[in-house]
Amino acid sequence: MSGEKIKNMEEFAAKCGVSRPTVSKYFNDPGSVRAKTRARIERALERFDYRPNIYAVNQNRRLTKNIGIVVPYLADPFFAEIARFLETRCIAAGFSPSLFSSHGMQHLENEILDTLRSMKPAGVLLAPLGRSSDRSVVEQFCEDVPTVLFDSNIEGIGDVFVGSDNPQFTSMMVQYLCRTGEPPCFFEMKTPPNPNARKRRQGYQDAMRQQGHEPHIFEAEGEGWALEEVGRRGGMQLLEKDEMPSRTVLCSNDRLAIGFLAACYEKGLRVGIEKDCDIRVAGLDGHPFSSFTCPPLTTVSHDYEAISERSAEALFAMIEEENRPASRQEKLFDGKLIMRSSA
Amino acid sequence: MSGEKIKNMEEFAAKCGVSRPTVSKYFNDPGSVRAKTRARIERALERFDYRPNIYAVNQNRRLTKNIGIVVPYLADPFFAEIARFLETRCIAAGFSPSLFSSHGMQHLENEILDTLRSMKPAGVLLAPLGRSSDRSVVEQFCEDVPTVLFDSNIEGIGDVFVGSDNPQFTSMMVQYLCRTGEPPCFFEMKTPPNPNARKRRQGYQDAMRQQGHEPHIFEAEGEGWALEEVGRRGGMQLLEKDEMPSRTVLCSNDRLAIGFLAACYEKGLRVGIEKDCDIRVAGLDGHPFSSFTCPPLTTVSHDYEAISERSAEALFAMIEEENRPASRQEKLFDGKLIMRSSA
DNA sequence: GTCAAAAGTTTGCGCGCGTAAAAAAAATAT
DNA sequence: ATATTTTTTTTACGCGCGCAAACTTTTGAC
Repeated sequence: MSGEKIKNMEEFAAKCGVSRPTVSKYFNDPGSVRAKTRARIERALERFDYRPNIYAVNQNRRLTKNIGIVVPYLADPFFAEIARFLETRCIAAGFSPSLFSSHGMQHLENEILDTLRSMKPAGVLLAPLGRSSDRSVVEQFCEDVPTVLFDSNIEGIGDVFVGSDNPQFTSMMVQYLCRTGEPPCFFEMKTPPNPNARKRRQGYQDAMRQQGHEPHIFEAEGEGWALEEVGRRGGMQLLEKDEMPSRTVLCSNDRLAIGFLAACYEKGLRVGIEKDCDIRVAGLDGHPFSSFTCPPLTTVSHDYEAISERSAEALFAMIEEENRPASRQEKLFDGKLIMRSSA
Repeated sequence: MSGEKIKNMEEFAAKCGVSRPTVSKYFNDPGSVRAKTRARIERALERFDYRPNIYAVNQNRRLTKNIGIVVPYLADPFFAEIARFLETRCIAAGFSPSLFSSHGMQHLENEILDTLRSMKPAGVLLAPLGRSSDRSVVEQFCEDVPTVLFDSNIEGIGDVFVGSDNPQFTSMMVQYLCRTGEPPCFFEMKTPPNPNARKRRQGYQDAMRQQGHEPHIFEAEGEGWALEEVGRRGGMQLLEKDEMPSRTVLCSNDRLAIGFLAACYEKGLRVGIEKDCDIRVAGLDGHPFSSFTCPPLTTVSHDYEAISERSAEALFAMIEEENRPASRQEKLFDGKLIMRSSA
């Protein structure tokens, strides 16, 4: 590596012994230049480590190679995990991902979309806030920029939606719980930040009735994304009232369940599937920490890899074809039942 | 909001009825134009919602308004939380933060620093991988770009380091554990990804000897950032051998402790400070989930806000003064003891 | 060796804005 | 009203590269 500093592509092209436009071609697609030329450039690249000015590049390209990744709440390991997958896929495909978190706030989501629009990205992978999204803003954005929605569906918005089949999640879990014990009651937030919650609740009700049982739903108070805390508080109230028709609780998601487990512990209840236990608790999501709770949490896990894989592929396809699908496409993945000792 | 699309600053300036350079001045500092002119521009801004092309802007500015935020592992809620603070501070100060995660991998950290360098950021807030960082790469980067290191210190690198006083953490916890029961043994990873671990271990040894006790250290096998799993596995081994000289365990960090708690549960041990418990377990970090473990985890918490606040302020100062501090500055914050029922 | 196709080069324009210098206009002071 | 300061406008150049058109060279097949 030489110490010399290369100012621009002109200078670098001179070092290579090729013309600037050829170097430009190389950076846009190394395969588009002859092998000998490529070798020359790459040898020079090792000696001088030059990188095209990203601002100059993006200013002139009709479409940048940027991809926006937006999640509603990055401090949730679930989204952190998905974001990691997506980032990796984008890089592998030769794009430059930019990661954003709305931190659960509408005005931040709006700002992010604004920033993103001005970045002229090739496409965007967006997990919207959902219930607290500004629908018209998201809608307008999706019209302007090729966008794949994931995790949270907003009906009619975006070209593609990729997510999990929430009714399948609850149905599978209800069946399992009934089969191995008693029918569960359902524990959820009264005003959940995520729209999947509604579908899970509906799925629970349907599954229960199908099995010939009466559904029972308990709603915890609380706003925002501090789901564990909401679960703990709500759990305490629920356990204190002691009017549960069933000693089996299906929580709307794992983070609520983690809070609920904390409440059970505080109340001195033994949680688990075994005979000598007081209560069974199950969650939904396959949260990264669900295997380290005490007891380990029985849950239905998202197919993280499939969701991120499919989201990325769908976006790449849209970008390559340079036009949006005629009709909105939805792809839902089944979850996998993970039986642990909590239920 | 008019439907008309503004192409560039020229057009927008025409709509305002002022010249383009004046509009440019406005965007660089709204206070630098006369009140009347500012009003004109802002009125037009409401009607046309124009935004300067970020690529064109950054190409010509000597220094961009971008700030890079790099963390070693975003799926760790600790870093997600810090990143959230930092992002907010940057935005409030008028900068554009870009968030990156090294995902625990050296080659990714190197790539990120490369990308960052080409973004010509005003400054960077960097929590390096630490033990697995490529020292020379990080060092070179810090020479090129104003950088504040946080969380993980790499001796002699960066203009400023902001972090926690690890010896104070362990010392405070050791004192507490001794005072309220028996002297703890120390549970850590044999090859921790984070350099803070070494200081904590040293702090443990010093504190124990100062209290007149012999330190006992147990090292769990395992590589990488799956700390809970390492803690669980190592915990199982430790508990099975049953050669612990003390029934009080201080874990090197909360994530290890969460894994250790899982191991205790699996072994049927009652964890807690109370008389009828089998074992006491404490952690270090104040992990966001530490209050939802069963039992809730006694720990020493980082002063998240102070660390992020100070990191951001230090960077902003460097940026404004346009020159680096003569000597490397270090600022360490004390942790806060959080007494819960696990120890 | 000839020739068409593929790859590379040259030339030159344009992107949208920062920025500097000089001139003009407006605000403030005298 | 005049002089002075501050603000704005005009003019002009440059940033680093994408991109297109026309031209030249190389490649590989016959």
